[in-house]
Amino acid sequence: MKLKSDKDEVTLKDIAEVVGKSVAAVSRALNDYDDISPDTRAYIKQVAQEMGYKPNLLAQRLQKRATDSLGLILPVLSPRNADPFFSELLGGIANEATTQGFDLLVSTCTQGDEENQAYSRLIEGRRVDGIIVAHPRWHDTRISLLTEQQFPFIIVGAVLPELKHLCVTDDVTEGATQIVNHLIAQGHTKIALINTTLDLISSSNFLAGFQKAMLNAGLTINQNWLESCNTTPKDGYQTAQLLFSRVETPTAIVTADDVLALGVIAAAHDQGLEVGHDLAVTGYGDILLAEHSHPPLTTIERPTYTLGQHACRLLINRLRNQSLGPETVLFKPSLVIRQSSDLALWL
Amino acid sequence: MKLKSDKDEVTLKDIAEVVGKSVAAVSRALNDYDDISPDTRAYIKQVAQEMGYKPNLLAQRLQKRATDSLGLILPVLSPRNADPFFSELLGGIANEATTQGFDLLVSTCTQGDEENQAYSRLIEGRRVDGIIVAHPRWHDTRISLLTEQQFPFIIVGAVLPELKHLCVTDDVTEGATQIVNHLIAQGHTKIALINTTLDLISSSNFLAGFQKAMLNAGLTINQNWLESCNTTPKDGYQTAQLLFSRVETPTAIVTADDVLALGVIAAAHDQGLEVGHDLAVTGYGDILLAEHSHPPLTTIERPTYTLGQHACRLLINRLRNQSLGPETVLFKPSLVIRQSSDLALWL
DNA sequence: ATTATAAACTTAAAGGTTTGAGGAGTCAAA
DNA sequence: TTTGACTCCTCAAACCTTTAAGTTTATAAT
Repeated sequence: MKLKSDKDEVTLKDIAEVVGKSVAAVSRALNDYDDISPDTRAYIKQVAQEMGYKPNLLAQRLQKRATDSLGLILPVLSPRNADPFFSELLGGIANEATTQGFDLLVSTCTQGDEENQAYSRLIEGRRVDGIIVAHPRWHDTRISLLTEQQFPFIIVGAVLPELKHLCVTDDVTEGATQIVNHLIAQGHTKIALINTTLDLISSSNFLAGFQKAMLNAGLTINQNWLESCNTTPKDGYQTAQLLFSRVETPTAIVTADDVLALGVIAAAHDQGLEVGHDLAVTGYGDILLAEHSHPPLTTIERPTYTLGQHACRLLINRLRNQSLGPETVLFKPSLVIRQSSDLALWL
Repeated sequence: MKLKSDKDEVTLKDIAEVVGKSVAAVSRALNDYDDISPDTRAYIKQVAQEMGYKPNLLAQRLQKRATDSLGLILPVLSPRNADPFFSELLGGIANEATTQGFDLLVSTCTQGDEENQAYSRLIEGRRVDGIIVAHPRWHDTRISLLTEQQFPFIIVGAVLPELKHLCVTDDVTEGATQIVNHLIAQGHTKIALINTTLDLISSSNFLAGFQKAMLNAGLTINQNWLESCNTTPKDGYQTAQLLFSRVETPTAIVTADDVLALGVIAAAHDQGLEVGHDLAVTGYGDILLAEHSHPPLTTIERPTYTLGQHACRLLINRLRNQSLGPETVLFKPSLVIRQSSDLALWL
């Protein structure tokens, strides 16, 4: 026999009745106000503990007009699409959010109208206090919307040219340069690029890094060898086939994404090319499979999980302390050389 | 110039003042109660619209003592681990949740103590109305906890033996049987199995299907060829190496997961084996990369996205309508035959 | 003329917490 | 004896919405 049914939650009022004090006193005691005597405070805390009191978050949130939640909207190219970047980013964000006592609200949308609706839903419903925007684009309507509404947000995956926002990213330009320099050091001169879709700011960064390294080495960039596509194996496969159909073909293909690169490798195999020997292929991101593809993929290690953690932390800091100005965190990329681009490693 | 600053939200009270009615009348009008005259109702709705009224979700939720949120906790083996199954499942869940007006709250945890903490956090904080549990295990403490607390939940990825819970899954046993039958039809008799970790209920199901097909064909199961590991490429790689080191080696390796299978393929390559020719390898799940691995991977197509959708829908139905009893949804798997197991497809 | 009925509202409480303002009591200094 | 200060509380409003119960006014029935 229980005093309270399992379903009835203990409230401040219940505690107040037991200890014979006002609800306010109980609240203040539990929140460590110093205008409650130490004895009473200890007693109240003990009773609260014994009664199994858990504050009602909804009431607290209504009171302080904050949701203690962050929003993340995942872009969905197709139902079957599952970009490891987002899962890993999500991991970092979710972990940090929990640490900071925040909830993470995730929703999905396809690009286009649905995307703006998804953002409006979060903002207008005041479902979250801040939003994390991944992979910003040129003329990004999400960012316009958030800026217009003066809604707190942080960008992951590129630094906006205006420099007036919170941004966390790895240095994609630098990463691209490192990759290309590595290929040049391997003796390659005929280097192709398969970039991610050009609306992404990061794709421009990647291109910039690519160009910089090529020009620096005095190499010309063949416009027939510049392509871009979505980050799926299939797209990588098809775009590689396109390159193979050119009259002149490259000896190395630089890609801006690992998943895409795995598609390129598959295409090369089907073309009868031995990757790492006849053709060098590189990726970006160092997903788990990069190490265990055939051959293992040369790529740039991107601290995706850490990116998520930092983005989350920075955004929460911003929410807690209005005074902070724009801030940018840039992670240095590191090159991971594997057989797909290195003859010396090839047996 | 605006009447209200951007930051001040319009409340029922504001509308009430403008239309000269009580707050209750406004609330009732907006909620289509029929004890408000049609004229007034229309007028109030129009004013609300013009003033840009958006109901305060926190207040609504406090009022009706429900969060309109679902919880999903992602297991994290390592920061770098990103299981496509979960991303895809997440997609289906998130999509359906939004459709139904629910929010999806995601958090992460490593297995063990942290996991129970994560679930307690959701339950005790009443952060969500229901929880989706993926990949149930034997003696699953998550399920004990939820059952004890009488908290609504649904299980994805297996049907519990007790049959008293909501469950949505694909028929893993059937899938395993199909795979093995296919290999047997290809002439294989020396078939090894690399299962997922044995604490998962689905791994038992997979094993059951495997055994059934083997026994049915009169084949003996070699205990030296039964292994299990985590679903990462590295684990698959290492476990395959283990199999290759046996005195007698199989001609086919069945695995219970695509990602794991890709690791097996890499190991086979490094061993000098031509997958699809010298060795058949099969996976489970039909992730995007399965079609573009080298060689393309024979696998079972799992409707992961749909699994998520259905789980979400069923759980919400349960929350809305207490009367429903236990329910189980089982999806039939379908075999996708590719070069990794079929000589006829091999050139 | 009285009573019942219905329409169109309003009032007030409830949901649980936080917090500024204020009050009662004690003690000490002037 | 007043004044002030201090300690330890309580009151009541506020956050915003929903809803059970009640009120007013008009209309119809008896």
